[in-house]
Amino acid sequence: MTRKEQKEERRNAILMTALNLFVERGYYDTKIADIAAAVPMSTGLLFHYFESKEELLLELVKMGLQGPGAIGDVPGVPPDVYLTGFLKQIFAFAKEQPWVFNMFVFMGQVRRAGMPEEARRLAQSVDAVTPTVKLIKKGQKDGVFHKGDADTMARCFWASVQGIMEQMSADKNMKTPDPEWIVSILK
Amino acid sequence: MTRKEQKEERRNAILMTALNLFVERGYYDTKIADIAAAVPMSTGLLFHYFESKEELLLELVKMGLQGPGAIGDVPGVPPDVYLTGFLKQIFAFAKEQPWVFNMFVFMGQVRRAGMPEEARRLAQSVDAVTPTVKLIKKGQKDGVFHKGDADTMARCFWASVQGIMEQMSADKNMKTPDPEWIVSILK
DNA sequence: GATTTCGTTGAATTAAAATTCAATAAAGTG
DNA sequence: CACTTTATTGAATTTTAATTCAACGAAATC
Repeated sequence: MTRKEQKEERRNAILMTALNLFVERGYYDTKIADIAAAVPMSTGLLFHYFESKEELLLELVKMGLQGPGAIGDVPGVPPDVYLTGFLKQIFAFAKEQPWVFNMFVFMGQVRRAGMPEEARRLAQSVDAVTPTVKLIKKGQKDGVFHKGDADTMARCFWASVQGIMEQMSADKNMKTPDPEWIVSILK
Repeated sequence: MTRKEQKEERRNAILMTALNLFVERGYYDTKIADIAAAVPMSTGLLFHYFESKEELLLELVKMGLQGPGAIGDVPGVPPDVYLTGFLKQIFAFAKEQPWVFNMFVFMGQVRRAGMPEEARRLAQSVDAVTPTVKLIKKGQKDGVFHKGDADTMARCFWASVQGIMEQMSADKNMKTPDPEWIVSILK
């Protein structure tokens, strides 16, 4: 069984390496040879672990799909406090668990452009907007959030978060912003 | 002279077509053949107008460099009002002058990853952060903006704007957000 | 109207990168 | 220890898309 575990670990090493490179340089600028060299292993060997570059990408997207994507209403916690806490945690991951942070950034990138169509479709199958809309409406009823179309506000909020995380990811010496600033988009 | 003007116009048509496609699908997913077909013209002819795909990209970046990138302190106008106005204008462009809007989104994309190195360097040579930092400091002194590291706030603000514009660009049925929401990141 | 120059096309070429493959080493199994 | 299976490499092949090119029609020039 050590053999199988070994293989799993190697697969994982490849995935993590690829995730890093994809986030750093983008999918197309990352060559299979680059990933292999970074793992490190020979280019050919990588195909022993993954069918193709696209399968590798899809595998990453599937991992991302399972992540902590669950935004939800937690009874008793005010919506603004909840969202602030959520962001605080993600930002903390930037240092402690870079892969979680990278995955978050990565998923956002995949949803937009510049990746094979199938990956995009898959990534778009998670929906953070609907639950956020509910949360925003609740916040509006409670008076903690301002008036406005909750759907637009939700998209705007996440787009903003995505933009900021991409910035943090690209610009390593940017300090972590205060989650309150971002949540105040809704206040 | 009509000959030369004709050529200029054709060149411009190619640039605008490419800009659209680059923003929509990304640089690498946009094939020279796609651009040519969309103009429309034959693939070969495109090389009569541009040396290479990269030259075409660089040309677009150069255009973007000249755009309305000038963020500045306008005496008498409070910083928050100024930034709100700026955003209002950009959002208005989304409908009236889609190319201005696309260009804005495009420049942001180029600055990050997934494009040839030289394009990135060129795009990064514009600096919206420094003038914004000044504006933010002024706003802090006047008490219209909250406390905090002005540099981080500026990066955060623009990253947020970039994220929202990319979202609007990808998701055509998203309504235009209220510029006030975004500026409130700083309040 | 002859001649040169420019615009145009689509097929041929080239270049880059993904993918396959034959060969070998290492590890597991009896 | 023989034997089978898996890991590994680097070179050969294939694929894809950029780029070049030879040929031709149209516009400008003389």
